[in-house]
Formats: sequence, structure tokens, C-alpha cells
Amino acid sequence: MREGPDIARIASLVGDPARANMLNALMGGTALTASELALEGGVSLPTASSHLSKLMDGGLLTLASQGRHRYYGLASPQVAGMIEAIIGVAEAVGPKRVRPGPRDAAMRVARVCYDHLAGEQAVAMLDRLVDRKLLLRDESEIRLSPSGISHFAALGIEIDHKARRPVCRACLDWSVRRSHLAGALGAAILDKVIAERWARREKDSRAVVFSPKGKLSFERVFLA
Amino acid sequence: MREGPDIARIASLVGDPARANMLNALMGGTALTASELALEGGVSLPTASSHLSKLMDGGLLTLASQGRHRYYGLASPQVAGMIEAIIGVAEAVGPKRVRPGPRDAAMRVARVCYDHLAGEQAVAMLDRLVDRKLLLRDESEIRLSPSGISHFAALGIEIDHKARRPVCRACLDWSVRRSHLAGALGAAILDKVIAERWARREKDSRAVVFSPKGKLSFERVFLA
DNA sequence: ACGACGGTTCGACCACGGTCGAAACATCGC
DNA sequence: GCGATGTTTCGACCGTGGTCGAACCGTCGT
Repeated sequence: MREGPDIARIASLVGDPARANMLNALMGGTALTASELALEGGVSLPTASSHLSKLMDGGLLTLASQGRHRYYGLASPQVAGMIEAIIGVAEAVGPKRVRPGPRDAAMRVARVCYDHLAGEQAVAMLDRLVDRKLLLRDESEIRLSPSGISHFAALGIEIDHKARRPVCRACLDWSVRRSHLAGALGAAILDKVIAERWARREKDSRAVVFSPKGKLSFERVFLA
Repeated sequence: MREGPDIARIASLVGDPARANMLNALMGGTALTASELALEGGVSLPTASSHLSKLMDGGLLTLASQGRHRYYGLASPQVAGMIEAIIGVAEAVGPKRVRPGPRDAAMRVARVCYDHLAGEQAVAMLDRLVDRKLLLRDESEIRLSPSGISHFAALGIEIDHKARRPVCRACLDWSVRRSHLAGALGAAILDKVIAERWARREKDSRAVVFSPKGKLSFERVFLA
């Protein structure tokens, strides 16, 4: 008979297949409507609605009502991190796929993690930004250096330093097992990559695929 | 209809109250017998046995048979990390305890995380070790410096560098939200702290409480 | 060899929670 | 106002999975 935080309650919320699929879909970072999530979960609308209210009660989701549409999204990066951790374990213990599959390979290269870029490209990017001293990494904290501030400003990426949200955060990558860049800056970079059409989001997936030209541009700007 | 790693399966394993309590108990790092885990889970022996075989099937546990005793332990640090992540979310969304309670406060200061120290003391320790250049931290990796090797050797902490297990690893702390030291070195330090009787493990809890003298010794050696 | 103890398997019970159709509710366009 | 669309609520059904007692199996002590 333990007290403590109710971990079973949280885990059991993720433990239902329909809900897990919904959460997985929301890992893409974009908020989705109840109908879309019903589709993702493979259940009927009433069932989905019931699941969604449970996830809301559990504090895993946020809700933004816009007219007759109700957009559900992950409640916090912390929740996203938890789901990534669970995915990591599932990957590790799960039946090793016989063939990794193309979709899977694309995911390893680059994918969306809540609202920022993850995968090999993202890990490499963080490494290079630290090497170039645009980011300062020390004691489990990442900060923007003065040269970094002007560098990103020149790219049209301005960060509000007074916002509550941390500018830089390290986020552990389940495929590479090293950190990539999260936080406001990480989100802004993903925005730019999409806005510049360097890459596009794969339909119905977290995978991000770069165009040949876009890949070069990205590497020139962030991996040089 | 998604494929991918079966995250619902893993989460639902943690999602049962009895199993969650068992896993929580195993977060202490020491392997426990089926009877002990039955007690922790608050269920009868047959029920516990059934849960344990499920957790084994799911790849979350390892089993070491010693005579008529069967010791169950967490399968990997990755599993421990996942559970910490879930605890973090449960803490965040859970009914804010009206009063943090003494047990809770002790947990924040120092506790066992799988096989190493966590909490404020552990986070401070990692910071200091990096400051003193006994550990080298760069790009999401931590290494032992030459001076660090001799420093720890002088304390009687010898690490087998050829072992598969990484010597140093960063592990995210749910209470402080910063990293502390895991890996073989982290485990060895916890061993020393207990062996030197600087601190003792709180009964039936992950909390680690330092004696007044022990605290001074610890700070002299690791926080100087 | 025998009993004691730790653990698992079996079988039966039961309830919690997921499921959907139908109906109710809300918001938009016209 | 009226349908059309998006969403939630209600009610009833049903299966999965957690639960325990009793029996079974293995290992240890003597």
C-alpha cells in the first residue's frame, strides 16, 4: 500500500491501444480534432470522445475550443518526454522488426518530436551548434551565446527571452540515444525548416523528409 | 491502425496498480523476491506471480534464480528511466499534496534511482565534478578525465573501463529537472556512500538520509 | 526420507472498462 | 429560423484481465 504519485493511473491512460495511438498521433505536435483522433485511434466517435475526456481528466491533454471544433494537444513537453521514454522501451523490448522498413528509416533520420526536430539530423545539429559556440552547454543546461543570438537573429529567428518557456532544452532521442535541441529555439528552428520548404512532414507520420535542395540548405546553415 | 512499437502494451503493464507498486519498489535498485513484491503490490502470492510473469514477458524485468529464491529486478536503466518519466508526469498532474510531507522532502534531497544517487545532492555533485574537471561533459556525453580517474581511484573507486556498461551517464532528475550522474561510476559512488555509512537507506522508501557527519564527509569529498 | 518454505499453475469468479448506436447538444452557414 | 456538421452523453452489451483458494512443484534443512 503505497502513497506517492499515482503512476498506475497515468500509465493505464497510455495503456489502452486506442489512447496510445491518439497520443502517438499528437506527438506530431499539432493539435487535432476529436474526429481526427477517432480515426487515429481506430475507434468510433463516441468511444474517442470518452477516451479524450479521460485523458483530459488525467492532465495529459489540453483543449482549445475554436467554434465547433475542439483541438486536443499534448499538455506539456514533459508528457511528450514520457511518451518518448515509453516508445524507447517498447522499441527495445519489442519484437525486433525483421526489416526496418522505409518509413522507419526516415523516422530515424528526422522526425517531429512534439514541436521540434528529432533524429540523426537534429542530434548532429545540436553537436555542431555547440562546437561553433553558438550554444553553450554546461552542467545539463544549454544557453544561447551572444554570437548565437545574433546568428539566429540573422536567420530571422528571434526568441522572446522573457517568456516562461526555456529557450533551450536537451531532449533525449530514442533512436540515437543522444540529446537533441528542444525548447523555444528548437521549435523555432523546426518552424523555419518547414516555412522555407526545406523539408515537409510525411502524411500521417512524424517523419520529416528533406528535399535534396532543402537538405543542402539545412546543412549549410546548421551543420556547417 | 498504426504499427510501430507497441507502446500500449508496455504502458498497460505499468498501468496496473499492483504492478506499478512492484516496479516502484524495484526502483530502489535491489532485486526482490516474489513474496516481497507481493507485499509491495498489496496482492496475494498467486496474483503477484501472475503479474511478475507478465512483466517478464514484457521484457521489463530480469530474473535471477538462487536456490529456492527468485530475485526479480528491473531489466535495464532504460526501463528505470521510463518509470521516472512516468513518475514525473504523475507528480506534475497529480493532486498537489497539501503538505509535501517529511518523507517527500527527504526524497527530494537524496534518493536512490535504480542503482545510483538522485535528488538535489546528486545534481549538485555532478555540477561540482564537472566544475573541477574530474568529469568532462560535452555534447550529451560525460567522460572521466585523467585527473578524475586518479581522484576516484584514491577514494577506492575503480571502474572497469572495458565493461559494456558506460562509466558515466546523465540521468534526468524528476524533482530537480536537471541531470545527475548514472552509469557505473554513479553506482560505485552510491555504494561508497552506503559502505562508509555516510547515509542509510530509509526503510521501505527510496529516500536516502545522510547522518550529520556523513553529510560533511560527502560534501568534503564530492562537493568541495 | 520427510516436513517446511518459496513459488507457480489451475480453475472459477467477478467487475471494470472499452465498445458502439441512438439521441442530445452546440455551433456554423444560409 | 432551419438543416448540416462536429462533438458529447446515455444506455446497454460484452470481453478482457485481475483476483484468490487450492493444489502442485522444487529446493532446502535435518
